[in-house]
Amino acid sequence: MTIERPRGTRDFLPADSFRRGAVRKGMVELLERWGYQEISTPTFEHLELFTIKSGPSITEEIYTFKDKGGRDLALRPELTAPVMRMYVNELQKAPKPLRLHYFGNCFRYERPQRGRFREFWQLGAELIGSDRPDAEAEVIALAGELVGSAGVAGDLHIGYLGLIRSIMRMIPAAERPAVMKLIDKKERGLLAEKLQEMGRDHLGLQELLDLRGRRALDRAEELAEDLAEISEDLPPDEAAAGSRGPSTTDAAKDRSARSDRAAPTALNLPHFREVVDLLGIYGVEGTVDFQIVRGLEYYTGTVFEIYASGLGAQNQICGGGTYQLAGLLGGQETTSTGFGIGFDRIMEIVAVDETPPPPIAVVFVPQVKGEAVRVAKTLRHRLSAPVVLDVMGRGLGPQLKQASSIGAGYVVIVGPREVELEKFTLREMATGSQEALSIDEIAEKLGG
RNA sequence: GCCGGGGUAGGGUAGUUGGCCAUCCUUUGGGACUGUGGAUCCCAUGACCCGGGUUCGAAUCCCGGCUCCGGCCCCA
Repeated sequence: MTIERPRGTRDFLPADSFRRGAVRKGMVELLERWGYQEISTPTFEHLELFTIKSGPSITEEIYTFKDKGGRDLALRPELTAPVMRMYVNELQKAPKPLRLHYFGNCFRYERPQRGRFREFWQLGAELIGSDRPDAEAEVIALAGELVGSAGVAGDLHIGYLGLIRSIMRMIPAAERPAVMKLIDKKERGLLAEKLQEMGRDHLGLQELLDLRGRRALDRAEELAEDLAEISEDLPPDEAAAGSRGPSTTDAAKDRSARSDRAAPTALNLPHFREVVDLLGIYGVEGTVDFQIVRGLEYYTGTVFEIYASGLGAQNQICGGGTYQLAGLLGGQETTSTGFGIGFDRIMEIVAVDETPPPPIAVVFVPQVKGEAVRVAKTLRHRLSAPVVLDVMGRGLGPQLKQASSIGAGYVVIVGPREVELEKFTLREMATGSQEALSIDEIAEKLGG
């Protein structure tokens, strides 16, 4: 009996790790070039951090435990909350704006399926301290470039919650979670029925959801004006003050509970229009899409998602938006824009042709082992390629065989003759050609 | 939590009307070959997901569990 990996976790073999490292490195370089600085937070946090952000029912989907001191802790299920916790704890007085990026493993207790694991990696960035369109456009453009830099064709959708929330104020509070869910699920038929049932099918909601692209903004502005007129004869607090009614799921309960402390969402379409205009200047292609809802209430307006094909049911590779979370976590409120990228999903569709550099093997005749160790030491110091030495007690022939099977490009042969002459034999494995060179000449020839 | 399809050496597989030491390829270690690799040959290591049941006898049939793959729910 062997011990298996826990469900939903993965092992990464050398080739996997190399690919992941190469892709991550490319993304980090880009983030740094945009002025974002890397941070790290703990793998586990107080459970409360996540229940404050996402509601108590989140506990069912995360790994929680009590430590020996009786503290309720949780393996982080995402990184935005920890990053904002760090901000509140130690960076509130840092000069704004703050540009941060991060990469880390996260844990969720869910049924594994394609693109979904119990341990997964998230790469993301947060721009903290600005509520201006400039900040939002920068972050969205950055997300788009990151995905593109990995060679992934992403489909960027940008949404704005302001208008939809204004419409929601015209809908009885008890019905809002259900309506939002239908929007999110893109259940247009059911949504139409629901709105008719409530006598709210004149609000323009359905038309709004179908709007796409350039003209969407003009039409959205008209809808907003119509809405202002309608709202005069439909008291918005009609139902908001009333009882909430039975919610069907815990998630819905959380959602309606959280709406009490919803971030104020002013209906500010010119703001959103500027974000879209700036993105055009950044050269990032995206689709205006008012269907993007991203359930949580701490989002203040602009939200976005990036999808990719070839991933099966879990096709979202990036999600983000502008939010206010510092206040919830006990700090002074500030506005941030950020996103998270599902690194594992990127890895499933990315094409990486980079491979590790071929190693150089120092092969030797046993009686001059000491000299071989010295040669290897010198070469490791001078070259960036891996340099390996036999540790199996093999003879010269088997060592060459081994060098061949690990894909060595060159072999440096060290024997009594070479030691005598202070010239070692450099053998190119592909051709079998050999030449006698000093250690300096070898280092130089191999790119030292 | 739900639905469907799978689990035989490290990887890929044969074998299911129950029946002799579970097949082959590859990988790994050793040898032929203690100063020159890739070929070839020989030897060795290594598996029926776990637990019950039926049976004289189970990789094979039955039940339960675990797990992988795809989907649903959920998706911060």
